[in-house]
Amino acid sequence: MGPGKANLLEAIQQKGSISAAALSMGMSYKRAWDLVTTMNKCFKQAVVATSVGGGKGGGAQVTDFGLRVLVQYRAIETKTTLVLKTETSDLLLMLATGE
Amino acid sequence: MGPGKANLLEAIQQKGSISAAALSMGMSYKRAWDLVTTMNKCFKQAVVATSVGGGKGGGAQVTDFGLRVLVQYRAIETKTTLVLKTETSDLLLMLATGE
DNA sequence: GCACGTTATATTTTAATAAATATAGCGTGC
DNA sequence: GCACGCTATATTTATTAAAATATAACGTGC
Repeated sequence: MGPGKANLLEAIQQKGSISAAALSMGMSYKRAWDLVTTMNKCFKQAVVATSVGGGKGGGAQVTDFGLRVLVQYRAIETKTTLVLKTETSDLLLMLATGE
Repeated sequence: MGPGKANLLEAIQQKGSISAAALSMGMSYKRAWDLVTTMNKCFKQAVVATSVGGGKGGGAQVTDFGLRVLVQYRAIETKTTLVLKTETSDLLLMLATGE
């Protein structure tokens, strides 16, 4: 789980399909699909539910469980980046790029 | 900068040469040397000083500056892993591996 | 001046990752 | 029943990263 997967989850939630989400992120459908299946495997429950066929060809939705995962991830992201920002200032001064 | 480079710095400090440090870490000399030059480039000052030739063929030492970088890195590492540990418990429960 | 162990660098192979392409299958609505 | 848009999967190709191999250069001590 990283920023890429989190963003993908949000895009799927917004677009209602894996392919539309992938397109909006400039990502190949296959890559998005791989990421989704990886997530569904890694977590106890599926984070994305897909349906095939039908009027609109099918689609994908973020499950309630997936939404909880996403919320948790964003919370952790916020807190850890905050800590990193405050703690790395000394080291950043030592980097050549920080001149 | 990551755990690998930090460990390498410590090994160099301990062994007095890049090759001995690499050997002790089960790493190729070239890889270790690449990591060292990368670090020396990235930081404002060199973190490792090398000498070629001489009685023992040469050697490498972690500079005072390098030591300061190492200390800072370890401090950040300790604090951030602590935060991560306390903050990820909810998400870990959602992973399939945590069953 | 030659042997030694190390740094320093280039070259080649191999492995892993990502990207691109192609195609099969599905179910609703018309 | 067939067209549509999407999921699902396989196959191939590029790109990138890592590993392995080879070799040059260096300076002290003997």
